[in-house]
Amino acid sequence: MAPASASASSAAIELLQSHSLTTLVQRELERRILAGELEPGAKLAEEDIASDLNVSRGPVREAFRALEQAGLVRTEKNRGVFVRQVSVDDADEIYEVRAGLDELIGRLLALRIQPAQLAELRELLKKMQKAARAKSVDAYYPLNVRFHDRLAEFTGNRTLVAHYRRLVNELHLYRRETLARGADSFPISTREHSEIVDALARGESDRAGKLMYEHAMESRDRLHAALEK
Amino acid sequence: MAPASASASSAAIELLQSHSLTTLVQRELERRILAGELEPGAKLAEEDIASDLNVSRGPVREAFRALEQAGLVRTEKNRGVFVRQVSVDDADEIYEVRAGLDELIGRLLALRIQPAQLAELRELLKKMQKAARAKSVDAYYPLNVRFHDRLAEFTGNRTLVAHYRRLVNELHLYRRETLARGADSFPISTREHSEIVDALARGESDRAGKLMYEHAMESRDRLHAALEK
DNA sequence: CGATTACAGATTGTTGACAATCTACAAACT
DNA sequence: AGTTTGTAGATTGTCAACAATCTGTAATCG
Repeated sequence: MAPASASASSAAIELLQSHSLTTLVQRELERRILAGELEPGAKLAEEDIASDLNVSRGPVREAFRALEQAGLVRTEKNRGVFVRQVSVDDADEIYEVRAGLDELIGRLLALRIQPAQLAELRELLKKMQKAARAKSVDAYYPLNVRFHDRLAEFTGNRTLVAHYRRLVNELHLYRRETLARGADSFPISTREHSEIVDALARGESDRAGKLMYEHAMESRDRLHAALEK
Repeated sequence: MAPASASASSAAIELLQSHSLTTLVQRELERRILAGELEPGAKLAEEDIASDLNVSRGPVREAFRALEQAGLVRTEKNRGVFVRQVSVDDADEIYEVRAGLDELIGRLLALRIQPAQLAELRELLKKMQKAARAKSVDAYYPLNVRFHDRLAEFTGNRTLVAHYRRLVNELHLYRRETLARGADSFPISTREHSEIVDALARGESDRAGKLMYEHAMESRDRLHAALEK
């Protein structure tokens, strides 16, 4: 068998071996929640989802338990499961923890970052500046998410990445809820991003950490300020 | 109906309303894993657990999905679920994140701590010093866990507490695995604990954070050193 | 005699059915 | 008329059976 075909079928085998229906349902629901197709507070009826995805209720219920533990849904016994609603107070808590992790990311990364990684970050910065000049929030937002996600990944600490992503997901839920109320400000943080990358490049551990902590707290303040309006 | 009886039955109602079999199975398995009754790497057979707890396989499988997301078990499709094994590298990652959260806890708490909370911490310190003088690890260890857990709780940030506890649970799993290999050192950290409480009492935010960060990293080094032997 | 294949038993993945609970609407009562 | 009670429908919680996959053993082949 040709190598290409061999790797393709081995990928298919891998898929079947690792992905149960529960996993696929979980992933799809997570996608729909984060994409906003399922809004905060929306009820997830087992039967509806099961028939929609052409599976029985068992895998759906198992996916619910995983999503609950991941903080994306809330379960009321005998009532159903609902997309989690993140209150302002909840968001404050989450931002506080995220700022702590961001500081850690900055400190660790300044000691470990590789030239190729720095290049990728600078590449992202360019695209973000371009989107900022064009005042295109739709282009800027995903780049910003990616920028911060790469920072976390570059630490090489998978535990850190997992905890960081969970917080970002929960905040995404908050943003999703406030978005409906028309409150959203354009993030004018390209300057801060550049300073962070510069500190990382110079290996200034404490400074990079401090910059990232402050950046996270300011992004919290910006969202709150936007809500006041 | 008498108040006492009323509150007792309302508690029973509360229990039935909030706790499904899945929840109870999840809690029991978590207890057994953290207590070491189920050792890292041990296989959890659905049928065995189901018949042991007098429930069917459904709730057991749902509990598995929650425990998996909580990082306590690992699932291999068509093979079964196993108590998670935390490697030295994993533990290093976890300690790194925990140190970051501990620093955050110290910084936040120094700004918010209440007199009654300080009193409770000092009370715990006394008991720990007594256990240390008696060289009783069995008495010291749970007090140490409780001390740090209370520090997290006193921040009033439930998100922070949740993430902190998850890390502690995972480290508990690591400790459990190394324990079998006879490597464990007596924690001689009463001095550091006192300094932390003093910094909190004086409201020295940055110093409390730094002390807690270093305390976490040293406790990592202690465990590693014990493993070398 | 060692390696491979075929089979049987056991375990997990999935499904559909039954029991318990909740929700909504209508009838009865004050 | 408004409130309460009762009932029917729908939804969730639990269970048991079926299908698919894996593991270990024995028979077969080189």
